[in-house]
Amino acid sequence: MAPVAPASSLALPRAERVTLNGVAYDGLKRALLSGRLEPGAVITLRQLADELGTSMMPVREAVSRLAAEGALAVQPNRGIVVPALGDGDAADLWDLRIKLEGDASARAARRADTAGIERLRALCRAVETAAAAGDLHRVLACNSDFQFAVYQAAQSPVLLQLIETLRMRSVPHCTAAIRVLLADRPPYYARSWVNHAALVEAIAAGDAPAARRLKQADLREFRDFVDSVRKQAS
Amino acid sequence: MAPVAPASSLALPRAERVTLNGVAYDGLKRALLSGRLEPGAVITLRQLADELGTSMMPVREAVSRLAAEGALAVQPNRGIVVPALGDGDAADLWDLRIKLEGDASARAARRADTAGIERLRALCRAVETAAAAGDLHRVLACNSDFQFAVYQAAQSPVLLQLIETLRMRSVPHCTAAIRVLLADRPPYYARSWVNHAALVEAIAAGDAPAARRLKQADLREFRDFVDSVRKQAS
DNA sequence: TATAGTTAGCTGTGATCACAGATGTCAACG
DNA sequence: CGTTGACATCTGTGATCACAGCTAACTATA
Repeated sequence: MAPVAPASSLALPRAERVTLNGVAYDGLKRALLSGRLEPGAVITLRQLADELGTSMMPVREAVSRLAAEGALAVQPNRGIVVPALGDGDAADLWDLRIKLEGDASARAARRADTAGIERLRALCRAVETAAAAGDLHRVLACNSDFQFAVYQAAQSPVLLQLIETLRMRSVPHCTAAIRVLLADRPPYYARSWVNHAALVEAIAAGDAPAARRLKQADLREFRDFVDSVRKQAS
Repeated sequence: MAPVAPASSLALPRAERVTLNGVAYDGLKRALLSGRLEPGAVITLRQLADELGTSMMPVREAVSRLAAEGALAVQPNRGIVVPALGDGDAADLWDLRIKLEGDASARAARRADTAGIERLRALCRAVETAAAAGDLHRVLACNSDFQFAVYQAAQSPVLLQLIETLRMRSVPHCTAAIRVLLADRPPYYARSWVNHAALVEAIAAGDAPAARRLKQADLREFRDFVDSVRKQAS
């Protein structure tokens, strides 16, 4: 027993050690989720290791982890590649994303606390101001943050992890369409930002069915846009 | 160009190289899915490496992969542990399992081919004969094979992978209850096998809603059994 | 005897080296 | 000129070694 009472119990946050392995994993994960890696892009363990300034070892484990989740594919003696999705896999991914991200939105409406809702409102405003300024790159970044904030508000780590896994596989499949979005600025997509505001209000009001419906409609619209761009390109 | 036509195109199955890394991964995965590893069990990289007769390296990557999926947890200098689920995570896992495994069952009813249905019937009979013989260990093994055969019949690799991930985290949480099942043989669980037959018939008939309903009822029953055993133990 | 300080033995993490296999280049041969 | 062969190069895979950190047992002290 300590002779004195623990100094206000301190509540120190676990002091989690940073590991190069984890740094490499997070970096690759962010690159995938933000659309910086396109399907077919080949990368190399040694190249990534040089980029991080470490040896090949931490990168290996990070790549192995991503490969286990299907986000990357290692080809025995030919490098690491971001897998291109077949039509079947792409459809499956969209179906599951629509289902699970809809679930997460509905769940957020049921379980979000006031801090989470405030955070959502702030991120929603950030998206709107970026859109007003015409900075589409920042719109996309804030938009991604906003969406994950919704899923975090659902307070289900398991569900959040599944959504991240699905997105890591799905986002590269959408990069070509996003590039078209940045270049041509089709008029339809401006509506998406007002959809976000409606989603936030549904969550704040605790209206789970509306939150699910709004998120799923948004996702289906985006899916159709991606598919139309891909069809046009082929 | 080859001087002769490719001999009936061969369709060689990619000649996939076996890698010690993959062997270790599959072994650990099977151990988790079959319930041979319980929460709190600590294992060691060197111990696993000795068991496989290899160096520590392949085991490291396999463990990293499982850790990325949440099936194992590495503690910096204290070994690898099968994580014990908190109440919240356990409830989340059950909800997602009920949802996704129900989806997969419904999808199997829609997309199963005759070969898949025949395989399901055979595995269902295998469960019944094992149950008639009183060999509960074999019942559990055949039961697991049967369930995964259903999910494979859904013909969605993405969905199958998600279900495997969820199960790897969920099964260790159920081992204590399964041990009770093997020892006490409570009467209720005999009904589960006839439920299986009904599920197969629903799939064969293409009745997706019925397939979903049967699978979800089965899972909820099992969840309640596991929870009752855990509550009784504490 | 009880407690604090120390040390020895584990652990995972990271680096470095060695190796088999696939690829693409280039020269020699038809 | 077209084809085939060998070779240099680069890939991931696996092994071995070195190291920092945490545990737990042990010892010396009050």
